[in-house]
Amino acid sequence: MANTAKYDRADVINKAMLLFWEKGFHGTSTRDLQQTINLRPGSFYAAFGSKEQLFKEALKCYSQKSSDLLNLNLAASTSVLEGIEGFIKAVVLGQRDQVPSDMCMLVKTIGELTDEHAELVDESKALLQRTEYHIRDLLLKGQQAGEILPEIDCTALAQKVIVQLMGLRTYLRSSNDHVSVERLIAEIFITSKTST
Amino acid sequence: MANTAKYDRADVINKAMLLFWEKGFHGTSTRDLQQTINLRPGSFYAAFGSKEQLFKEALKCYSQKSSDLLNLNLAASTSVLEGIEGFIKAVVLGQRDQVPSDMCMLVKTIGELTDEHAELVDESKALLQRTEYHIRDLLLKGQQAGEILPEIDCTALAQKVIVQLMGLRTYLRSSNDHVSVERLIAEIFITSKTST
DNA sequence: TTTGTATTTGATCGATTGATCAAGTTAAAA
DNA sequence: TTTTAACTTGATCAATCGATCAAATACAAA
Repeated sequence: MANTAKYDRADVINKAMLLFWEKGFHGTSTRDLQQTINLRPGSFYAAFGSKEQLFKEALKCYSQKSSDLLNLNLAASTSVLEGIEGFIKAVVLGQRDQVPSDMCMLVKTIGELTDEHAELVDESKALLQRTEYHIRDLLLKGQQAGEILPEIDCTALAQKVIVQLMGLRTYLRSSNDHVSVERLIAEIFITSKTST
Repeated sequence: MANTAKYDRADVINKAMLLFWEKGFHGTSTRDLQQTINLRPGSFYAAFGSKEQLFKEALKCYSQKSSDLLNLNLAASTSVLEGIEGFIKAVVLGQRDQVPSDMCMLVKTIGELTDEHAELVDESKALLQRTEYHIRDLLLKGQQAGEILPEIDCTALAQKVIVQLMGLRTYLRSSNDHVSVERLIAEIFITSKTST
């Protein structure tokens, strides 16, 4: 052993994530990053190897935060469906000034990057799929609890939820029409809910 | 008068549009562009002024092509609803190898760029809104023709169509699941159609 | 054919990019 | 306290960025 790093790795990755989320991969320079996370080039490259590797860590960090938010909403709700709908509202409508972009960072990434950065695109796709499976499993649990009509295909419903999340966040960024988006969120589960 | 330009401006913009659509604004260098459209820097900047101005022309070109495709589908259909659904299928599922990206260029642009290029973001938003209004007017026409239930709010339905287009194209890029996407397209108008 | 001007060309500008590295600094282990 | 290896720092690298410009070229008008 010898000297020990002065920075908090998790904190640094979180700050980098916020900057990447706002400005995208190409729109963020390594100097931007180094200034934001307060690391000189030597420390930066010793810690992360390359801009691309740090971006990959940022993607994982983003997805983890999203998963945390889902779990938070589930814990605060009495039913699975209410929890998922709370999560959707929080992600699409909430925290407008605490977050650097309306749009999903994973969506922004698969939109921005090409095969030239296949590893980052594939990682984003994988994290999106994991979210879809997570929601599908929750919907199945809700269906077993009698919240969702038994004839509903929860795999298909989970896909619909992901499509809505992608579409609504993008639409809000484009139109800034919160009222309409709120109405469209309320419609998502309307035909799947059991009458209570 | 003197010398006359050797290139076809519309053709050049179209080629630039395809490259921008594939690689994004920051991912496309002026050298990429100049090689693709076969123009040396002098001609390039004389014709378009800047990378940003050419991108703006590319956005308009993209939107025009999209509008043309909608009109094509309307002309080939016996009803408005069938025309719009054909357009959605063509945009989301069709022409996979004739087009540089699954995703909408306007969506990619508002996702990639920030206030630093506000003019391009605003242009993309405006073109998206124009498309939404175009579809709303078509839906109203269809409603008057008895294709759509009279209690349906066509403004809201047009919003839903745009959200679905954004979401489904992004979802297809992420999952490559054509079968599920086709099913989700079929569901869009299911509760609005009159029974025929 | 000559003239005048718009266009084309390739070299080049200064700035910025992602990344490297040697020298200096720090703190745990001996 | 000394040693030693990890970390920090700032200068700097080659490559590429968007953009400019003077010289060469080409064509319509006279």
